[in-house]
Amino acid sequence: MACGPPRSSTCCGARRIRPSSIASRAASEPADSAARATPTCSATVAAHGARTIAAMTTVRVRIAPSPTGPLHIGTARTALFNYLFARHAGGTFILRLEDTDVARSTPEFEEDILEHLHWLGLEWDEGPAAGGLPERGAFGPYRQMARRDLYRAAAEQLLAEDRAYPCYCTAEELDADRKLREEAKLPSRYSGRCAALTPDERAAFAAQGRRPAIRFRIEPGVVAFDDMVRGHVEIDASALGGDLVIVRVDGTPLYHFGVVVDDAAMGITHVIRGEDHLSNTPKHILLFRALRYPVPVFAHLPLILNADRTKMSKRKSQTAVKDYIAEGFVREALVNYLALLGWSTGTEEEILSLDDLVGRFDTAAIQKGGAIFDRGRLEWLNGQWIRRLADDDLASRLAPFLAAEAAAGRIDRAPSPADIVALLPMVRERLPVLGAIGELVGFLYVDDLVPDAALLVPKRWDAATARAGLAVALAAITEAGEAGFTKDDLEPSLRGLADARGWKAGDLFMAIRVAISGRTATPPLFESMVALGRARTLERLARAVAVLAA
RNA sequence: GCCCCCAUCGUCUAGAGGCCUAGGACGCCACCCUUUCAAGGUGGAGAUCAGGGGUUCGAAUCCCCUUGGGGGUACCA
Repeated sequence: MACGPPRSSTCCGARRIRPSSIASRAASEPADSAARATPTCSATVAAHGARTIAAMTTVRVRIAPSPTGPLHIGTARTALFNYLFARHAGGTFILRLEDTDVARSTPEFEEDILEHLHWLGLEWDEGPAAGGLPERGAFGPYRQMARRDLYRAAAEQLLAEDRAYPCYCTAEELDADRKLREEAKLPSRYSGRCAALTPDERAAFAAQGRRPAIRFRIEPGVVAFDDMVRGHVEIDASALGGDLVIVRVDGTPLYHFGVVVDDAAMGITHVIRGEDHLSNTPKHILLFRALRYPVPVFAHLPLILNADRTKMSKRKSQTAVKDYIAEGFVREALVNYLALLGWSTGTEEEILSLDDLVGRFDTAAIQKGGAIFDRGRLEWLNGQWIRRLADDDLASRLAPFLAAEAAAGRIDRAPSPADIVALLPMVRERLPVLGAIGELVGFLYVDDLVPDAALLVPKRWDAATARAGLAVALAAITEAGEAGFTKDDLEPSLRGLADARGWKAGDLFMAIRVAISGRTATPPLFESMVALGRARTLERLARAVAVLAA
């Protein structure tokens, strides 16, 4: 990450802050000072003066998914950006599971997330035990539910310093408060009912058997920070909704609390996440400060949007990575597409591998506005990547889709690996997704094919002509024998047949195409016939003649 | 409601005050290639840079306002 043009930012008035310089500040400065959260022009000096420090400070970033659903396209994109940032900087990419929503978290979702991040090639340097592999990293455990002691200690510290207090309000009371403020058209905010309870009052609640949640005191003031994507952001603490619950009655931490305790404990230097967290960032900064932790640098990524420009959701879009995999999108295309959603190289390159992306990644070029997920463009990229894969690689990726076709009964048998490789020249350019393979070549692997009589008759022909055409083709192929049954012999022979009778070759070919495949759109005809085999080709031609005779 | 963020072809984007008559890609249309379908090639339509004010000799680019959109506002993450 060199200083200076073309893509590095300036300091004062710049919307982008050099990540490495801030990294050194965040990681090396002791807690406290408001200046830490609001780097100003003095950062220029720090930035240049601290280059050696910045160079020595290892970037540590994380992806912190919540196992409350399968891996989401948005989570994958955030993971990718963190991965690219870490790898580009020679830093560490960490995976942490935020499983404190006990009601919605499941081991199955956890597995889905891990498996598919791995599938995308986003290997983490530190993370939980998974898939039979042991936990990696010196900052574990990497599951929040296994880190409860840390949250408890942090909460106790805040309690002891009166930065937080026990709150005995019930859900009903809170709901009633909320409703009241809503009706009065007031901004929602905690009433502060428990903020100034005396020890006696607390004891009284406890005696009633009421157990408290813990609330963090939001002190008045303006919280400011310099976002790597958005520049300087200021939010008045009065807009934060009042004192914040950080620990539930059941003792589990809430997101805003766990994320801060863990990011600090894990030495996270840069928090790269979706823009949906931007408004909550002041809460995190206030907690970092109250706990005397260094504040990391933030980068809020633009959201991925549904077609109607709302935040991409399961309701309106296909969001599970596994569903894209099931359709036959390849990892290279998904990674390539996701990287270019909200970021660009500044060049006209479009086809980029994960390694290419690592080399070119630069947070200064991250887009600020949200981006609609464009499936058409993804498909185009997928086709590009499919065309670039090596034969064996593509064949082995295709195999499961063919096996699935067989399992579903759409074909009677799946081709061997060698057969699939042989198919490649005629299918490679016809696959927007791997899952299209069944439609494309399925006719080669069905035993009983009866073509539709109407399809057998080309537009310019009538049924009698079609029948005659197929019959002469059948005769010619029979006569040519096994030796003449090659792509190069078949074409001139059949073309000659058509010419001799004054038919358009294309019409004859179409009739044959439908006869052998049942379809009007197929891979190239003569290659298809060879793939089908002479015996079955003849059999199907005979069958078609019979169909037209009926 | 309140707070925050955002704004260049339908979509993803290039653009760092003169290289902009706004470039590329996807999609769309036409033509070429061609046995169908693709792929590929060539060309085309498509953005008064959301609108209005400034600043400047000069603004897509800087500032302000308006409008529009989005996000946040939980004992969800």
